[in-house]
Amino acid sequence: MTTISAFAATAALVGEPARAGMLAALMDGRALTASELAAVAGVTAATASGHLAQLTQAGMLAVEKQGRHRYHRLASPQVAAMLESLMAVAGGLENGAATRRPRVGPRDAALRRARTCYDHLAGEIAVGIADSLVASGRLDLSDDGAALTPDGFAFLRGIGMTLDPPTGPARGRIFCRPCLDWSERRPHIAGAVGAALCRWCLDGGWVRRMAGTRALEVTPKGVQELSRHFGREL
Amino acid sequence: MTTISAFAATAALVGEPARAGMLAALMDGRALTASELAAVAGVTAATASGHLAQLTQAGMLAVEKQGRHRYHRLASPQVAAMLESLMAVAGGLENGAATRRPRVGPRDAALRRARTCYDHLAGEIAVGIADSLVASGRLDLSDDGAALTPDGFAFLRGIGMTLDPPTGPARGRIFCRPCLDWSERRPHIAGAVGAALCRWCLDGGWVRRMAGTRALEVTPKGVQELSRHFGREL
DNA sequence: TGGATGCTACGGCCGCGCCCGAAGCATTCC
DNA sequence: GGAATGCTTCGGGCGCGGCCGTAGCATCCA
Repeated sequence: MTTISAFAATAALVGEPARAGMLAALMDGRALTASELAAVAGVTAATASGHLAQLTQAGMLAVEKQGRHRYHRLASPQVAAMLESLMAVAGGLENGAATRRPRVGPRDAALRRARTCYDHLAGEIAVGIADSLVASGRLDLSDDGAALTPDGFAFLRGIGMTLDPPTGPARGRIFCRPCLDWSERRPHIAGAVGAALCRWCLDGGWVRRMAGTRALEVTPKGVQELSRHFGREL
Repeated sequence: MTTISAFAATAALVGEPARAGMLAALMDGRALTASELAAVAGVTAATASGHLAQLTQAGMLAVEKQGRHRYHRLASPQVAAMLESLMAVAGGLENGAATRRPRVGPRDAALRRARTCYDHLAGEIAVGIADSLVASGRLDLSDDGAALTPDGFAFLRGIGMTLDPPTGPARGRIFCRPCLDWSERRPHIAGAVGAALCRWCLDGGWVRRMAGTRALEVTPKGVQELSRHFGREL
């Protein structure tokens, strides 16, 4: 059956350390040049070029040429979601029974604290925000789905977030997607609401991207603002 | 970074034709013996045994030994969701711009019509049911999430489906998960509601599993019942 | 108790695909 | 114009990992 070979080919494309490294690096949602990706993957430009061609041809990456640079980014949220679910399964194993304690370097600590996950937030911070919204009746959350209550919608708008009103048949609610946090093993908020939340944090200067990693740094102002809106346990 | 290598290893495990074939076969949610899996993958028992050991060790499969047989099944809905998202991405490419028409064998036609997708229904039938529920205001559906309305909950119970009442903070609604149908390229219903729907169809005898494939056959009685409840375009 | 059958462990073969260096094209800067 | 930078294509080397046959261990059926 032809569909199975496409299935295997897709997974194989991701299951190669160099390519996996590139894809993981692109999971922060930004576009990177071929040379930057070569560096993160630890291969030469020649090798990276081949890998990037394959990923692009397979429709996982989109390329934009700008001068003598070529910027590569994930082709769609769908691809990001696929990578995310792979990470969740991979993370599950690692924390599983038989395996040894995960490495705990300083960089890993920052990653567990706060990071981007494609277009939304992840890590302790993100899980904490979701918990706070659930506790105050502003978010409904289950394994299968999540939605802002009308209350939650008003609240997030009130603190300055840009959110489109709910459209279509889902009147009164605005759906978002739960995303299993691979370090916390509990869901945080993804989808349109998650993306808006992330933009709000970055635009307001509550968090800042750290160089060379997906980790985020929470600014002093951010600590203040976030604990004001979402409770002090952040 | 250690988490990247786990990520790549997980994908690599899936990205090998024989293992991919086994996993795809298990996507119908049932448990199969090692020999059956060897057959579907087209390898000898010895080879299959090695693959199955790897998948089990990685936590993707759960094994249950019964007499001299060993039954293998997907370890969790999370693993199924991961495979599903890979299929969605793989399917997207295949229907993509540059590629040639997908193979249209008789078996593929049956698969497109109706099949199981882990624990729920997929194919034209499943997409049609979802459309019908949305049109009658019984289901809210978006890219980010889905939920039965109170109306929809009552309706499905009314036609004999077994559904747990909504729990937790999501009062009045019961979440389900949208799942992108790889043949129709539109969402159908997954999650707890999808599983209940699938059980209802099987238990009532509206659909029947076909031997050696994930395809489902709609019985004459099923045609009648389904079009009565969900409209004649099914 | 002997002989099926289902599955697993071991050894050796072989091929796919990753990797790099070098050379070639495009673009930008001086 | 020439030189530097970013990226791609080509050819050849080599190692990892899948495959099978055989042998060995469990389990079930006479």
